[in-house]
Amino acid sequence: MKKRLIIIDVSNFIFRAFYAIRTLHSPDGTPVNAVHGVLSMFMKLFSTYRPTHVIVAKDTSGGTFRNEIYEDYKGHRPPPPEDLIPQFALIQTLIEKIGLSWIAEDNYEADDIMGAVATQWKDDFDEILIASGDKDLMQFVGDNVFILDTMKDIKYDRQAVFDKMGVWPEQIVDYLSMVGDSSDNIPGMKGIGAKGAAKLLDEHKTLEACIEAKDTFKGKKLTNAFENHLDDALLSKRLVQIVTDLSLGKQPNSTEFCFTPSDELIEWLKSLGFKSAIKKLEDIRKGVEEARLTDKAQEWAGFKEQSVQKEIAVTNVTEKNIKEVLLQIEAATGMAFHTEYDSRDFLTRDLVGISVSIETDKAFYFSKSELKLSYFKDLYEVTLCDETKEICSSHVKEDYSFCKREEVLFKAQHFDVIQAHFVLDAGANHGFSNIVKEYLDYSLVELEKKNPYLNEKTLEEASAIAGERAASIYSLSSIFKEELKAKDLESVYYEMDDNLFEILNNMEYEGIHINKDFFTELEEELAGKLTDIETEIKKYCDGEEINLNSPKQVGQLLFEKLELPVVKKTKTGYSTDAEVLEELSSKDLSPVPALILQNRELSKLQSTYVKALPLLINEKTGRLHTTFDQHVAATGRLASNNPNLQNIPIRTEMGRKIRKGFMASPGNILLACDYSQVELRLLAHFSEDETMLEAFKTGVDIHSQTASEVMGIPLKDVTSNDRSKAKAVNFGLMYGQSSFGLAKALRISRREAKDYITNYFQRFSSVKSYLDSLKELCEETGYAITLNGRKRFLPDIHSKNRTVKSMAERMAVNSPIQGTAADILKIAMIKIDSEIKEKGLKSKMLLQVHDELIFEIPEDELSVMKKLVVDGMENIVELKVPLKVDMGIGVNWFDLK
DNA sequence: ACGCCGGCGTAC
DNA sequence: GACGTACGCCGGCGTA
Repeated sequence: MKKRLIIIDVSNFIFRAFYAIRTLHSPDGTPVNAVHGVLSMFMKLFSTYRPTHVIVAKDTSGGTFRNEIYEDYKGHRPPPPEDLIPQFALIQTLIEKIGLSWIAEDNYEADDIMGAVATQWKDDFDEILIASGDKDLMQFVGDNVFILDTMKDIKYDRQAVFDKMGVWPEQIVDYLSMVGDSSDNIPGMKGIGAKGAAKLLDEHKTLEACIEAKDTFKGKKLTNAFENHLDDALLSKRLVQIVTDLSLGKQPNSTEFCFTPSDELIEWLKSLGFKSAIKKLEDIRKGVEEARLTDKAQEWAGFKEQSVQKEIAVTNVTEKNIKEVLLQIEAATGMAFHTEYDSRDFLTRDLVGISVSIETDKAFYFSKSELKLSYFKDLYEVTLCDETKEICSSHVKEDYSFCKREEVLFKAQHFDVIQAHFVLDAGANHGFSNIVKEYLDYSLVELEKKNPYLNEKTLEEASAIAGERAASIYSLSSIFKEELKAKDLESVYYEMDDNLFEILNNMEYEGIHINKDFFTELEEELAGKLTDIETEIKKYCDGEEINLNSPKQVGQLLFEKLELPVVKKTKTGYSTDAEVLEELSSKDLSPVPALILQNRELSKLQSTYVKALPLLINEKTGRLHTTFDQHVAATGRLASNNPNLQNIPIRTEMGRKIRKGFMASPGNILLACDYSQVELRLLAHFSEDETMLEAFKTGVDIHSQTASEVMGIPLKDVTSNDRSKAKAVNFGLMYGQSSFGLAKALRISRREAKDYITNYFQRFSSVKSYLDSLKELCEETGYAITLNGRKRFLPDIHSKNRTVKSMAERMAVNSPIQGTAADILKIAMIKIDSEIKEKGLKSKMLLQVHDELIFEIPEDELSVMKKLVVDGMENIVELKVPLKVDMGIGVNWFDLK
């Protein structure tokens, strides 16, 4: 039997695990995310590479000889995050309970241990794999020594090292001495980068040879580097050089390893609250026992031969087994139910197949082309149509859409795993494949982005793909339900989001009537104006062509040809944004900036709205159907796309015109109701600021009131300029704006802006303390929370990086306000929808724009709907201020009065 | 040809 | 670095 040793860089594992997994706590509240991550990394490593021997290399807790050489060595590294500290000891326990050998040596780093093992034991093993992300260790790669990048599943041999780094393993030390390594604070030679070093080493082979040949070097940077930074290179070399002759105190054979999870290990993991990992371990244990029984233990290195991931058994449903399968499904109360279509058009697409899972790692696949329609009806009867059943899905809203079109009554309970994942951690990536990988450690078959449908696949492929999805949904649903309970997020999921799927589908399905001719006319009008502006601008181009949509070309015109002063820069060149153009145009140096501004406004309208919207009108309905997403905006807001109907222009006169094209269909009228100043009202409610509360109770204009208070002038003397400044302060507050930001927004000095803010907080001191308390609360709990208990985890609040932390602080301030507003409107939508149903009205909810709802109403329902909607929105939650709703009606979205 | 990213601009 | 949440257009550039 071949002997394969894996050397594990456990510190490297710990940090990666800690940052990869957001939050996880044991029942007693100890953070255990890194423990969980390290355990699954171990399991994956052992199952993929099947080692016969394993050694864990640990860093010493004290300093090392490198600090004596160079006190700044790793000097810029912050201490480990607070949540990680208790986990070091837990991971040591984990290592011991798994039965892994480990080595730590005073005064040396894990790198040295790994280097020493790889060098000294090279001949004791057929193969040595070093599992670490550290580039430094690439110097040991040789005939039977390899580096494993476990994140990317890459095994580096000599050639791979060369391809990645541009130098061979024996040149790595010299290479790093020249390039440096920012993660370890190794200086390297200033002026020499990755490419330069690789080139030099290719030519001269070693650093010493480079030094010898330095007089022949050309180029300022290079000669300067070898003139002035040689010491840095030599110091770096001493730091990078790994010690390989330290005494290891262990024999190669003592690291022998066969992974048979002990009861003790499993008990211990249970006490930490682990579940899915335990299941996997138990499977492993079973596998090992089976292997022993079949007397194949010799072939085992702890794991099965090649199966890297578990198998999901998919049964293709046929005429023959359908009766039996339906009986099984009928007997199940909870199940995963997954539909696959052949396109995204909700009205014309065909079903390709349905997969159902009623037990772990197993699924049925019902192919549309293989089975008679009546069997599908039978399937619906025992699934969607049965109110005693629970359907777990990855897209409940689409399931509603499907049922609506097929006239199937969706009466079952439902559970959406994507939405649940969103509620559990709004900021995470909610891609289904990602979630499956993270929670089930299973890699789904990826579909092409361009054509993610199964209609062109073979039956085998389709059933495998749909089957593994249903099986994954099945496993995820139980994990997420428990986690919702554990994190006290059940009511957020069940009372808000889960109730909204049907409503959102109905809104999408309904669409909104569009006056296509209006858009055609507007397009021509805009095209004319754009041509005029372009002609005018071209007068300043010396006859050269220019694409005004290219910021690069506009920059060249303004700052090179016309030699206007550069106001600010972007990563790639001159900035030409509206702020810059306004600044330039106010200086009266050239008419061009103002013309570009005009062009920008109109071309934006033309391309994003006037041209784009008519193309999205559905052929069958003649209406525009947006899609609302509930799992995109981290605060809990909805997001609209395809098209986005939440950013239709209103601010400028020309832009606002676009709204004339959105109409009520004949015999109907549009009703729009929006909350007046919800977010500021929420700020007043949360902060309990008396002045603000009073203003909202008496109904005085809040911005004028603010101006009066902050500037110390009577309300009647507040000018519109004063008011708009106060308005900017009010809004800025809720976004955590700084004096710098306010100054920029108001084009006033920073000093002035600071005074405004100081005065504001003096006058509204409870607002100040409320906003501060939000940051503190987030520091303590790790999340921001809305009135209704929606949480947004913000681990960056503990970051040592000031910029990153400040960003998290602003989110901590904004999320409860924006999120509560979003929650309130969601709840109002649910209530209003149920009242419309209850009263049997024909009015339809069409759109939601964050603080506004738009309905299409038969004229005879107008008075009842006005009352129903306004009451529904205003009396949805008891606050210390009244919620006020403004209302407008009209035949189009422009004329709402 | 296609996909990704940066710059920019629209909404609340 | 500096104002939160989104979507989407276009040009430009890298890769197929």
